Amino acid sequence: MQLNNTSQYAIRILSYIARKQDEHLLSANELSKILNIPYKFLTKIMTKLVKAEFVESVRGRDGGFRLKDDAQKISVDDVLNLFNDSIKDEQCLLGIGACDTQCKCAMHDQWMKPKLLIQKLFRKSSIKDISKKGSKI
Amino acid sequence: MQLNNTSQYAIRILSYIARKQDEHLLSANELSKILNIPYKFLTKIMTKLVKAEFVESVRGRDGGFRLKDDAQKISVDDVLNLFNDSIKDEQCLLGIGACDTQCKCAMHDQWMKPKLLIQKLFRKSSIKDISKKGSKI
DNA sequence: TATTAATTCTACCTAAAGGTAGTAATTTAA
DNA sequence: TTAAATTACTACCTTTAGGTAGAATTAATA
Repeated sequence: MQLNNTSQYAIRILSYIARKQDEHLLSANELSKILNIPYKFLTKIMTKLVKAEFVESVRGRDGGFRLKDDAQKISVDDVLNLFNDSIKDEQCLLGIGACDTQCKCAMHDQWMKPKLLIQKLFRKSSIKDISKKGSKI
Repeated sequence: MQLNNTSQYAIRILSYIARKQDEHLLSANELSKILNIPYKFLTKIMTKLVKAEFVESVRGRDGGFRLKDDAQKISVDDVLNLFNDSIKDEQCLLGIGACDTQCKCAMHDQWMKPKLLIQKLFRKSSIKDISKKGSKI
């Protein structure tokens, strides 16, 4: 019951870029070292973030990454979606197909409240919100 | 962001046994067919449930499984723990080691509320609670 | 223009989750 | 006492997540 490794990395990467990008472009090398993410795995994730247009890349010497849009416009949920890690509306805690009010699994009712809270949290939290200083990276 | 397959199966199995066990012992064959869980995988899970003393088994012809203790005494969280799928107190949403009030990840504060709700849900829900009729199995 | 520091691409490797196969052991009942 | 129905055990297979390697491409600058 937790986020997968890749989406954890992705959120931390975007959050760090949002925090630092006014100072300079962020290279894969810097991101890898500071965030303690294996370099080659990080570049793989960066490629996905570029293709999804969350970040844009500048190639060549002195290149690096920056956010494509305003950090306020990217939600945590957007990122989780890219890595198939978002909580879908029809998600059933016990994995028995689609749960709804008519036909529910044994934990449907109790699960609704935390599920909605989490969905809301992910949807309302922007990369900007979580990039504020003063927290671990 | 969801329970792993094995713990979903385990909860459904225990819940079904709790619902039916007064009628007869439940064989792996019946459980597999009704719950739509691959037979060989199910027997593997049953072995763990037996070793963890959630259920006891009767071998030989006409054998099967029944709960070892009162279904009220087994919580969903107990089951999740067996399959390393419970949410630990120190669990950090972004996977940066231990998060606490002194040294937090960027989502620590917002994550606390849903996390506590889920922990409470898992800890307070007994197998008996979720075995009541009228829901999908 | 050559060097260097960067991203990108393709392909592969490893570990863990999920699932399968075959056989041994146990018990009941015909 | 033997056949059938059951759980238990050991070993393996498959898929996916996580991670690595190496070479190609790009662009700044000396």
